This record gives sequence, C-alpha cells and structure tokens, in this order.
Amino acid sequence: MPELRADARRNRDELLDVARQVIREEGVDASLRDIARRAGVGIGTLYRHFPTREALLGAIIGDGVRRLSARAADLSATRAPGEALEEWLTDLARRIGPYRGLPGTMLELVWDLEAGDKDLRVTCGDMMDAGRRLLARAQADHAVRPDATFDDVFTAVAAISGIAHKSGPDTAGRVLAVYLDGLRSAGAVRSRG
Amino acid sequence: MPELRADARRNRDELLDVARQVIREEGVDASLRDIARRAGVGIGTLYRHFPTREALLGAIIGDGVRRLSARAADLSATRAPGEALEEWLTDLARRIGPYRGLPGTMLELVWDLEAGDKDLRVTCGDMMDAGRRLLARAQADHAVRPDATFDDVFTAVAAISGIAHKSGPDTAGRVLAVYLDGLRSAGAVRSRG
DNA sequence: ACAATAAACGGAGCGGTGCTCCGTAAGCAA
DNA sequence: TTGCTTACGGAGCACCGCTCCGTTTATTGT
Repeated sequence: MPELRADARRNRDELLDVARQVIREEGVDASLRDIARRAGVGIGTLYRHFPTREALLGAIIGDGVRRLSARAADLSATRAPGEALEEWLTDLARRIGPYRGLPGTMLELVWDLEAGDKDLRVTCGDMMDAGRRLLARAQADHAVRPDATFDDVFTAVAAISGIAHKSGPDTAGRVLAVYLDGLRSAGAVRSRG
Repeated sequence: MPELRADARRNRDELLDVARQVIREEGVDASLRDIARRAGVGIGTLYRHFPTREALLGAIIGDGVRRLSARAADLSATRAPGEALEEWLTDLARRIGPYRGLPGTMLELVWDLEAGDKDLRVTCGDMMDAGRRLLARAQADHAVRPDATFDDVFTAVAAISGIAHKSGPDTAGRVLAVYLDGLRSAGAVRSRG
C-alpha cells in the first residue's frame, strides 16, 4: 500500500472519525452525504476513500475486530475455558451492539458468501477463528453443550447484541445471560433420555 | 367506520395482497412506489389507505397477530404451562420471521413509546397480554426461571426470529431452542448483573 | 524557487426514494 | 340524468446512493 498524500490522510482520518459518531447515532444506514458534509469534504472524496458503504463500515470496526482476536488469545491463556468463552462473547456483544444495525450487517457478511467487502471478510474471519477455538476448548471442557456450532453461537450473540439499541443494554445483557445459560445446559441429550 | 366505496375496497385489498408478497421478498423497507405500481394504483392511493408505512405493516400482520392471541388461550387450555409457553413463542417466531425486518420494527414498537401506529399498538398489546399470561402460568408452575420478564422474553424471541432471513430458519430454530433451554434453567441465582 | 506531474478534490447530474397536495374522475343516491 | 361526495393519480419537493470529470493541490526533480 503506497503512502497517502498528506491531505488524503487528513481527510480519511476525519471521515472515519465523523462516520464512527454518525453511525453510532443514526445507524449503518446513515446518509453518506451527511457524513461527508460533516467531515468537511465532498461526497466524491468519501467514495474514493471508501468505495462502498461496507468498506467504510469495515474501516470503522476493523480495529475493534482485531482487538477481539487478541482478546481471545489472552482469555484462553488466563481463564477457565467456559469462562473465557462467555467473557469473549460478552465482549463481542458490547463491541458491535453500539453501532445500530451493525449486527445485522455482520450476519449478512457471515451467511451471505456473496456480499461483503473482501478485507472486512478476512479480518472478521480471523476473529471468528479465534472465537471458534474458544468454543472448542469450552466444549472439550464440558462447559458448553457439545451440539452447539460456532456459527450458531456467533449468530445468536450478534442477533442479541442488536437488541441494545432498541431496548437498552440492560435488556440485551439479560437476554444474553439467559442464552449463555442455555448454552451451558446439557441440551442435546434431551431427546435420548 | 363507514362503508368503503367499491373501488376503494378493491384497491385496498389488492394493495394489501401485493404488499404482503413484496415485503416478504424485499423486507419492510421495500419501495412503496413499487408496491403501488404492482397493485396498479397511484402512489397517492396507497398513502390514502395507509398513511404511514407502519399502518400498512399493521394491516398486513394484524390478522396473524390476532390469531396469535387466540392461540395463546387455546394452548393455555390444552397444554402444560411450560409447553404452552414454548409452543407459543415458537409460533410467534415463525409468524414474524418471514417478514424481513419485521422483528426489528416490532421491537421498536414495544420499546419506543413514541413510534408506532396506534391501532397496531393496541392489537399487539392484546397479543402481548396473552403471552404475558402464558409466561406467568409457566413461572407459577416452575417451568421457567422466575426472574424472566415478559418484555425480555418477547424481545429475545423477536431478535432471534430475525435471524431466519439471514441464515435460514434452521439456525433460527436451533438458537431459539438454546434460549428456551436457558429460560428453563434456574438461572436467577447469579450475583453479577 | 519553480515547473511538471501525479494524486486527490468537489460537486453537478442521474435515477431512485418517501411523502404531500390538488385537479380530475368515478361511484352512488335522487 | 344530475349532482354530490368520495377516491384516484401523478406532478413536485427534498433527499438519497453513486458516478464522472474538470479543477485544485501536494509532491518531486531540477
């Protein structure tokens, strides 16, 4: 990646800064024109830096996502398997929840192989691999029902974290807690006995 | 409510019919112009019959929502309390899941006292009261953790049902099953909030 | 210091949207 | 048939996403 010209770098940073705030307030469907306006640049400039809405989204959350990957490794080394997984999932929810509509976008990214910015997919892929390992470890430790797949768990947590913007973080937290309880329960074996 | 003129009645029915299909395919944000076009009426006609998008949504799901209220009474009379609740929640998810974006809209209706068509609020209110009674009965029977509130449970089920359109109904079903397991577990006794 | 050049900028313009408003057409009762 | 009332339809406004291209600016070589 070649060096950016000074003004380009400035504009890019300002755009990201503004976008982060606006998207938190108005959601992932916020007006891009408005973001450009508030950042003091033309609409063309925004589109040159971020050719698609998803590219912008990716740039916004990329940092947090990478942090999440790192956190997984850390938790895995310092906590009991079950605890590590729960802590990580809670962290995941806390990170994507504040951006209104982002959980939905991430789900589409996960389930729709077509859609999605390439870079974002890779970054998210890393994070999900990290989560996958946490789940496997928790299952090996019998801390989590064995029939749960990571895709399901991730989907659930993303969906639940989306609640935060409609009913407040408290509700989202309680719902997530109930889901995690369900994850702990034996589950699967019910049909057998 | 005065009788509708013959052409008005026809147009209204056709609009509802088309809207149901289009919204299932394209989601709650589908183009209203497009719906009017497909129904063979002008955009003005659509807006006269359904002054807001929510009014249209309300008319579309009103029937299903009323059915859900009735179902609650039926289940309450014929099933064990815990089973009745689970059956009803599953039904709820199956009903709102197919309309892309509807779960989100319903959550806003529930949590945002400002937004929302009045009639729809009343109809949904009835349905939620019915659900509330099912939950209370299940809790009295110790089939469901006592610390769960109906608003939380409803929110959770709505959020989970929204998964269906991104990852398919199977995933949504499994996630819901895990959540319901969590609802069954004793839960409550956790110190941290 | 000053050109030359490559890079980045900004916004007009296109086709779409939600929603309003009002002149026109159509149903209905006499 | 006449006349009244109801309902229709689409032009029009402000906004949107996104593209395209003439203009401006930063950088680099001399």
